[in-house]
Amino acid sequence: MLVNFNEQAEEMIRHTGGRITSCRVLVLGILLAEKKAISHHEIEERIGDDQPLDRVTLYRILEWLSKKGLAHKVISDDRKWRFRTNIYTGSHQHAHFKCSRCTTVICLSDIKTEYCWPLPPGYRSQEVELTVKGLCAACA
Amino acid sequence: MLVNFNEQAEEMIRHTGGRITSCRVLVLGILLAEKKAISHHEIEERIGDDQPLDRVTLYRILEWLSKKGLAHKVISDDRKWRFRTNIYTGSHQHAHFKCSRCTTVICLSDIKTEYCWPLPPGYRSQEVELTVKGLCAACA
DNA sequence: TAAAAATATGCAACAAAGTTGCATTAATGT
DNA sequence: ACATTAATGCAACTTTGTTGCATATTTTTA
Ligand SMILES: [Mn+2]
Ligand SMILES: [Mn+2]
Ligand SMILES: [Zn+2]
Ligand SMILES: [Zn+2]
Repeated sequence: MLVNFNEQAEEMIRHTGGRITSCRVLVLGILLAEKKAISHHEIEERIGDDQPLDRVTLYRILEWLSKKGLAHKVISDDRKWRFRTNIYTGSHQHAHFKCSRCTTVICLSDIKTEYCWPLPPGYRSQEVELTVKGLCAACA
Repeated sequence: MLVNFNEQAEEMIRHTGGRITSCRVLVLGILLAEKKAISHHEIEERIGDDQPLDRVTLYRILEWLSKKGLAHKVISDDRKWRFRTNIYTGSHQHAHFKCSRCTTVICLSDIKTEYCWPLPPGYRSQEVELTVKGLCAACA
């Protein structure tokens, strides 16, 4: 199963025209295997000690995946970035949910945030961040 | 004018039953004089060197003001907390706007976030964070 | 109004998350 | 296989926020 994710990751990376490196395949493979948005730290946990990957490299890979549209970054109140592959959510803007007990973050792909919010005169909207916080099904 | 803010600050603090200290009055006075949410760093700037105030004390005062309902914390994508007094916005949940050029953050008191967002089965909402990002009137 | 009690403040040291510069290594095109 | 280009690893750093504890300030009480 993980092999399939890695093959898929490799194919996705190839499609961008960027270099196919073992680190990128590893990280994107991990993201593809997840149903939720995961943090830098969680990715490191899943990597384990077999294939050590420098913190900085991981930051750069995640940044690169975001830039290429293969993943997106989710910002949260705990000052941790989380990442989720775009293949399930599309790249449109959507809301997120964060469980205040287990800190799980999921994409609420159905809640699109492109709605035109009323702003003071002269203000222009570019992007919207909407996070619902509460308890997930497992914690409620 | 600043004197008035300080008097008002003192009165607000007295009303909570907490101790009226010069540090608390100073910080709340600064918040009262602001039309936007300001960061820890911005508060320190406004204090200047006359009345030095320890970083840690400032953190604790802002936390205390929030707990007492005199101010609220605004979370943002730059990992900085910003604070705004509650007297203009009320303490209800509302959206915020962050200018992506000058980083100004304002409260959008008219946009209440208590709307019942559709969540997956079993999920429960407690709090909603909604930030519109774009250009403010001065930067647009 | 002076001492006692309760609470706030300052300082030092720390922690977590992310950034930068640069030398080394690996991937790709020829 | 070699040259070129881009990715990686490492060390040092920055920013933002936290913790523990001694000292100072408020408030209460006598
Ligand atoms: Mn998402
Ligand atoms: Mn606000
Ligand atoms: Zn949960
Ligand atoms: Zn602006």
